[in-house]
Amino acid sequence: MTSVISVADIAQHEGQEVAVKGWLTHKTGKGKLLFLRVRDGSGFVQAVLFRPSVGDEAFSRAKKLTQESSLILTGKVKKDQRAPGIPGGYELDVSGIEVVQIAEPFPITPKEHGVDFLLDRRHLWLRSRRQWAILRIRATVIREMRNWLDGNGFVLVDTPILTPSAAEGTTTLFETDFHGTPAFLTQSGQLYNEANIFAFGKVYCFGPTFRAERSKTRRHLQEFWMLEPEVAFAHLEDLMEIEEQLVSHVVQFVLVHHAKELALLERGTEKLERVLPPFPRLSYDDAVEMLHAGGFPDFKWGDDFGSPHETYLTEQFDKPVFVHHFPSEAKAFYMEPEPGRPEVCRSADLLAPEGYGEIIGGSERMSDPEKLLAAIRQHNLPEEAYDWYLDLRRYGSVPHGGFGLGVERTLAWICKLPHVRETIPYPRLLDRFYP
RNA sequence: UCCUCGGUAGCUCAAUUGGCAGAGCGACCGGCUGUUAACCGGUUGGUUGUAGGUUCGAGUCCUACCCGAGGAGCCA
Repeated sequence: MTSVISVADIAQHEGQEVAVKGWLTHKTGKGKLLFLRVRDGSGFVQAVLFRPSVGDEAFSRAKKLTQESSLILTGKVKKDQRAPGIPGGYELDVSGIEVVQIAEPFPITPKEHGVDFLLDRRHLWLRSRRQWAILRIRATVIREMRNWLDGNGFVLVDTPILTPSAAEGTTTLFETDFHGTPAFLTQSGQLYNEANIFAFGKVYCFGPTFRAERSKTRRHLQEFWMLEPEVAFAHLEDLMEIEEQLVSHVVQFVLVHHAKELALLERGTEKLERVLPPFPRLSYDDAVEMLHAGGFPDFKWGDDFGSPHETYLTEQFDKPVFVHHFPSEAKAFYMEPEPGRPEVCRSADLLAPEGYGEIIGGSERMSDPEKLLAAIRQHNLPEEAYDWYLDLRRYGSVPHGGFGLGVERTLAWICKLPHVRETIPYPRLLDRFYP
């Protein structure tokens, strides 16, 4: 009996009679020759049928196959330079063909399509090679971020998705109903992470995050995935070291293990190869000076960077760059002010190069209960909702901090995609959440 | 919420000053022993986003609305 193989492992089966179970992505022929390209989930392979070899009956059955028809092919694995596919270089010399289903006409053809058309058919679009490559890299990025943290003493501590209040009062929340009480989908697990470090020292949470912003840009999703580490006894400098180690590990791992996918995406690797610690550190003050010198003379100290500013700054470096010590006014209430200079806070964003901008936002947190209470009052936040948060500063408070890494933005950069919508299987965009 | 652009065949697009609604691809039929988004010949293709208006005549001009894209603000 012939064994079923994964196309990814085809090189290990040269000369063997094997079976491949999958779907037809492409069919082309030349008289008595028929080329079938088949996807099995692990890769893409070309199968060749020669009419005199397989017989007229099997040959005409194969000729009737439509795009996305499901089938089981048996045949001998042959090495051939001309064979396209992933990994490629090997093809299946078909001896038998079992048709599982003849597919109805598939709407997504190998030709060009518009974004609207494709997003309406995201459930089918996922089958295309490009999406396959991106989402495999996504799986690796998520796994390796977690592997790195798990291997460096961090404990995964899950934080709730249904929450009673905002972490930061500013952004828009998705509201839902918790048995008669208003509840909100989480925008961050940070506040809970801050509680968890007192039990576990170094923690992280990883999960979906919801932002009901009326944002329509290439960098925004209504639902995205965020990795949020938080560390006890950590200062801003410690956080930046963790961030550059983590990001470098993930990028270098992808370069080694997903060369085929990056090539398929036509993502050049030279710039990614430079992503190694240390990353340059740029103070907000210096960043403002760079902007003034670089064509943004009107930029006012105290403003947050807009998209063109971020793009300009990242273009000045060939690696991700930290911008630290932002004005306190522009940042969230819980960030620790710089001692002796309270107008800036101990915060740092990590900006990805090539115009991708912010992929990480982080800070050292206020650890003093009096200062934190004053900040909550100054921001007109409901004191009672933060009572448990203030507790954390009453029972063994320590300097601590953490950051949030946006998975989709990181992926868009690594894959060099023009928009984050392709980095998540089912993107939730403004006014679009089908399918 | 604001600014800009767009909606024509299944898909991607064209249509000159307001004057016969077209092409490529797909699909279907036929041909070809090495195709890489094959190629060659043939067939098939339309409520021009919706509702009004101007006009002898509207895909084209006007009004309102619907849908989408890019950007701003805000953020990861």
